[in-house]
Amino acid sequence: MSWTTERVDLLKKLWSEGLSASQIATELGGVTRNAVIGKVHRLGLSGRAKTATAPAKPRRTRPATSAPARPAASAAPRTIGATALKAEPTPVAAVATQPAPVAELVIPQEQRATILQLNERTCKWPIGDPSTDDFYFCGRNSDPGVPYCAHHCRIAYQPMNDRRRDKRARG
DNA sequence: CCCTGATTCGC
DNA sequence: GCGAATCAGG
Repeated sequence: MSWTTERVDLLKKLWSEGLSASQIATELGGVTRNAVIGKVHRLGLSGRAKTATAPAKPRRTRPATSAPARPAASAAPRTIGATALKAEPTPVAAVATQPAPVAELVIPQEQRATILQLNERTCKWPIGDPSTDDFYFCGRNSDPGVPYCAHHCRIAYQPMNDRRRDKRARG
């Protein structure tokens, strides 16, 4: 996959919107977060808002040539789809309930996380309206067997926790 | 462990 | 220019 002007534009947009490199990578598809970060630097648009980590301190030089950089296998594309499809038959449970109106990631039509890309340890939080094309899943990491990532677990179980607390408080 | 961005350097 | 490997940190 190459950096077409369209993809670069999208990269710039999402980066300026504050999405993380990995999020941008999954939305673009066909690239890793490293690729995204590398591109961001080459475009000279790193350091949005404030320097997330260190203000660029001189790092130790890498062992350089001694790094074998693994033969051909290292070049293998690592898309979330490829791995997910090989995984088990996707136990999806969360779709039936009314999806909460959560607007966070806006995944372009061509690279949404579909139901087929979910596995035992991906977040199955539905985003958007299932009856439209604007529908996809969070797809981030979750604990094995847990339907949602940490973030969406908090959202998913917040109402229930609140109710329990209320009940306890009342009587 | 999960994640984040930053950097180096072989390709 | 590209991006994997690595680093440094949360």
